[in-house]
Amino acid sequence: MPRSTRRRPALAHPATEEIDLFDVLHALSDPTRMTIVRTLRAEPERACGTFPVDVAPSTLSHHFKVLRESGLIRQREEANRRLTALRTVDLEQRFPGLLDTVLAAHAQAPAVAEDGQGL
Amino acid sequence: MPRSTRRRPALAHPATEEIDLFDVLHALSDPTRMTIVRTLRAEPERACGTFPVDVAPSTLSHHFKVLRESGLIRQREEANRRLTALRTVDLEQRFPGLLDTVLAAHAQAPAVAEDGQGL
DNA sequence: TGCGATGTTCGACAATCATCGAAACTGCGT
DNA sequence: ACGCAGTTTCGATGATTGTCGAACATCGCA
Repeated sequence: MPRSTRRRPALAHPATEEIDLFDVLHALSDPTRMTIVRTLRAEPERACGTFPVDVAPSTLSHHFKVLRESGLIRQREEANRRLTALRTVDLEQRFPGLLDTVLAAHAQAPAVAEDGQGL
Repeated sequence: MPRSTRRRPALAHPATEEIDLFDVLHALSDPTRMTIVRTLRAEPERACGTFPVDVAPSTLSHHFKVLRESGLIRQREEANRRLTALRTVDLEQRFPGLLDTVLAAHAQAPAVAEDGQGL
C-alpha cells in the first residue's frame, strides 16, 4: 500500500467572519507568539524555522497552531516547508485597527523588564 | 486589644508606567472579565456585587484581582463595599487607543455564538 | 452586642497551557 | 535508495487558570 495515501490534514483556518476576539487576545498574550506576529509584520511571508524565538521546534509548532486557529496567521505548504503570513487584511476587516493598535502598544516602552527575545 | 489593628492589605495597583501589555491582553481574553470592563465603561464606578455576570462571589473576586493587577481597574474601599472603576486615563496614557479599539472590536458582530452574558 | 450584607481568602479540583524530547512524515538532493 | 532538512504529532510534565464552597473579615444597623 502506498504510504502517500495519508494526505496532510489540510491546515484549517477560520473564515474572516469567524475570527473570535477572545482567541485573538489570548494568542497575543504570549511573548513568543507576539514576537512571531511582530516578525511577520516586517516580512510578508516566512518559513517556520526562521523566527527569532528561542524554543524547541515542537513548541514553535504549537504556537503556530494557536496563531493559525485564532485567525492571526495563514500557513500554506510549499515543498517540505510551511510558509507563514499575517492575515492583515482579514484582521483589519474583522476588527478594524486592532492589530495596529496592539502592535503599537507593544512597541511602547516595555513595562519593567521585558523578556529578552525582543525583535 | 482592638481587632481593628489588622488593616486590610491595601489593594496594590501597578503604576501607570508599569502596566504590562501581556497582562492586559490576558485579562481581556476572558469573557467574564470583558463583561466587567464593558460594564465599567458605561458606569464610572460600581460596587462589586452589581455586575451582570453569573459566577460565584469568590470567582468574581478572583477576576477583580486579575483585572486590578493588570492595571485595567482601580478599586477603593468605601465602608464595607469596594468600588471599582476603569483606569481609562492611565490606560490611554500607557497604551493609546488600546482600550477603545479592543472594546470596539468586542462590540463587532460576535464570531459565531457568543456566550450568553452579553451586556 | 449580635446580625446581615458585602467581599475576600483559602483549599480543592478539573481543564488548559507552555514546554520538551522522541518518533514520524515529506520532499529534495545525492 | 538513502539520508538529510524542515515540521508535525504524540505523550509527558509542571505551571497556571477558572470555578466552586466554606470560612473569615469588616461595616452598618437594630
